[in-house]
Amino acid sequence: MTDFDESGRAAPAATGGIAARAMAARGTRTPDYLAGLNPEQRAAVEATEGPVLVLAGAGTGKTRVLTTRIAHILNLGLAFPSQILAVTFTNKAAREMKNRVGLLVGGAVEGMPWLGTFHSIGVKILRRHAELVGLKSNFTILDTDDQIRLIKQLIQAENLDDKRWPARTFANMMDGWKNKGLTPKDIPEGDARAFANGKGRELYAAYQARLMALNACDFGDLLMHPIALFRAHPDVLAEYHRRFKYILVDEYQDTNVAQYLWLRLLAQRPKQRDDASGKIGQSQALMSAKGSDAGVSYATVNLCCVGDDDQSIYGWRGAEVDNILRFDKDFPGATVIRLERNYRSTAHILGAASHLIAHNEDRLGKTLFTDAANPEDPKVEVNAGWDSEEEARAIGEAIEDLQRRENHNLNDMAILVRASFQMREFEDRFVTMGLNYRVIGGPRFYERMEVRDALAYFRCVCQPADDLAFDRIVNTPKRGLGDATIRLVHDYARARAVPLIAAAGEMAETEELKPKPRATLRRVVSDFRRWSELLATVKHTELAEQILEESGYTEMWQNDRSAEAPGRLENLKELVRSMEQYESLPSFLEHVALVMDTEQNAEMDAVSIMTLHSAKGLEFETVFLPGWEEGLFPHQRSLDEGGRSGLEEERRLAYVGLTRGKRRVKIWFVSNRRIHGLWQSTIPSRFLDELPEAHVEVMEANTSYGGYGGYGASRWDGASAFKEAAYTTPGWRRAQAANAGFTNTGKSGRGGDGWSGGRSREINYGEGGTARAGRGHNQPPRQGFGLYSSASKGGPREIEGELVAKSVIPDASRFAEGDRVFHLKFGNGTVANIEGNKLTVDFDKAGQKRVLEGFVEPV
DNA sequence: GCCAACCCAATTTTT
DNA sequence: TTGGGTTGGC
Repeated sequence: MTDFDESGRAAPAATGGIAARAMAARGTRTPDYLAGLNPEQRAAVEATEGPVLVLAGAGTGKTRVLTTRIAHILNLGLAFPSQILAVTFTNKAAREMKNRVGLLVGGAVEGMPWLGTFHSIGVKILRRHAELVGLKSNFTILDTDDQIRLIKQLIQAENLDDKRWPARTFANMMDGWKNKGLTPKDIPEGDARAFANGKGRELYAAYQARLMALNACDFGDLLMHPIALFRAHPDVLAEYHRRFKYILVDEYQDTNVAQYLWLRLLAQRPKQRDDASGKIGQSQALMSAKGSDAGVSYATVNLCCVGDDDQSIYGWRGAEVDNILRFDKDFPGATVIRLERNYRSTAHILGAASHLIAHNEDRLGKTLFTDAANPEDPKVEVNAGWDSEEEARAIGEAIEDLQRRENHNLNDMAILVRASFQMREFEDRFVTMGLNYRVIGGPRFYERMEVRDALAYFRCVCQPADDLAFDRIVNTPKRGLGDATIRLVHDYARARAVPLIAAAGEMAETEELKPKPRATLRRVVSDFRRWSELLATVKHTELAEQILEESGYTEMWQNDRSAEAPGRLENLKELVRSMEQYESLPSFLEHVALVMDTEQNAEMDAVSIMTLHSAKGLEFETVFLPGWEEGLFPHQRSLDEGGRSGLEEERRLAYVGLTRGKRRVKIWFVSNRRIHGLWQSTIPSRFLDELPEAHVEVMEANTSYGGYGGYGASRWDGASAFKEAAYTTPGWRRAQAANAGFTNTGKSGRGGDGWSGGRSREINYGEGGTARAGRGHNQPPRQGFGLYSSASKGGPREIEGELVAKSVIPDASRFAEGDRVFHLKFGNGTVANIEGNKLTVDFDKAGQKRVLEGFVEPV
């Protein structure tokens, strides 16, 4: 492309090192790394010049193409590693890409400073030019929590009712604006009016002003500021134009408008140097811009976007499928390459998924295929159940069965749910069964209260102007500094335009406060001062411990007798431990907001339970898809709020779910589900009707569970026998009937007939049943989140590696009857009985439970 | 200033 | 049913 030569002058060949090696490799025969690619993949790798869109269906080797492409560019010596911009959405994806490129090109990845998430690259750019947007380069990055607290303050400062106008709502609105790349002056009048009696715009502006004063950014700003920077400073933009010779984008279907604008500024360059880049200003103009506007013609640098419109499932958080649908209009002359050859799933799974997704209208259209069709492959199963308890039980049994018959690893199985409340039922059931599971998702490590508190302490020490952090912990642990005192400090600080901590320091010397709070405040301030001084001399991990210790924060949790406290202390330890790899407290803090997530515990063999959203990008031998019922999936809210496009996004979610399975997919729906504590009858999801019968087997309801050995091989073999009967099986009919009227003929599966006859929609199971297990307890054991699970790390690991129900080794237990134990979910208790690795424990608060040994700790 | 009794709402989630 | 957040009493 033309302007490429104009700006890119540093020829890689000029220097030694990697590039030299790459140069040397040039001209040899087909490099190894290309050999294993299919023709389409290879085309995508080799089309290095100009705009390229790779439509990569599920399981078609998307990441491979991306990484090989980078390797190819380096290998041909087309660019230095530092001249390639490669963006992903998540840190995980960035990490994986880095690893995989590393495998291909060796140490050269280390020289790829511009491989990262949109946000981390945004930070990098911003730190270099912070002063141009009014920040200092050591700005703080606020997360959602900080953001909300800040907004709340602003709302209150405006004398608005913060209940009528919740900060969270406004944070979401603002998020939406920032996702669209809108500054306060850009937001539509209607939006501005929608909040706080028309004060939306003012609030947004006030919020931004406040962030500037705090020298802080929120996540949205990490995109917004660079966009503003590029627009206002064409020279800076030109510098990046010169730098980036190749741009690669992963998961393009998930980009929002701001990310699109950002990319476009970087990718699209004026053909003539006429400072027109400054004019690429107004987002609206840009949105509709073709290859040229306002008399300036643009050329696109070598931009390669990879994505799959059928897997766009983040519309609700601002992703614009339209970006990918419009690619060839945005970037004229784009090469579009489709990857449709699937290497993951069976023909049945692909058939089912393709047929389903074909019901969507807004799509570019691709059809996955595989060469590896095998008559032995099981069809996609549809199972009916009575209620969600039965669903959990039956899936649990199916899992055990696969394990027993096929030596199936638990690690290769996953249960993918639509909404996280569905997880609990499975957790309860699996705890009872003694089946290892791991929950993926949920609150992240750095979002945990104790971690955030600790970080707030560190922030105060490193950045004494960090008012939000100070605010957070000034009275944590409780020191007797209540609202009244804090408000005085705030007023004082505002009046003199000094940070809170400075204000507190000064006030501690005046008569404005009562003696008690004054003394406390003085103590707090001097603590921070002291810690700040130690920053230079004491090793940061030690200082961190010292801070947590001396502030009384650790003690606070030690004195807390709730079941979560030990886990929290463990998390604090882990936090300090994770600081090791950073040089100092400030450098740790710099990384923490963006990059910190903890690796899950992969050693244990366990079934994964997660939402469909978090399953994107993963694959499993066997996938269970429970809860295919109208209202839940598709979710009622998507339907209500999103209309047809909402439904289409739900359908894509179903598509994502199906395509996670490599060999087996087992779908479930039930007739009764408890929602918000009430039993409601439900009808099967419309998506079930959208599956092609040829690839689906509807299971006989009564045989897929029942507790006596389950279904035999004949069920699989005799699949054709059921073909005609599809959708007319008892389970199906029963479910339909349950919807229409009320049939009590269904086997309840739990021996109870706890609901009476005909009209009530509520079915209340009074007593009995197994679901008691988890009731009344808030935090299920979230195995796999590093830190929570570490609470059970003390015990022998191997125990968790097998299905405990089968491994009855009476003497193997670390416990004896009468031992006191602690369980993350149930708290403290006494061992009443031991059966292999399963313990029966009388919990002090939760009553008697059967639990896995691996889940409890000796006290 | 702190704690316990109410009230309300209730997908999906990354950075 | 659950959890978070607010209110009102001590």
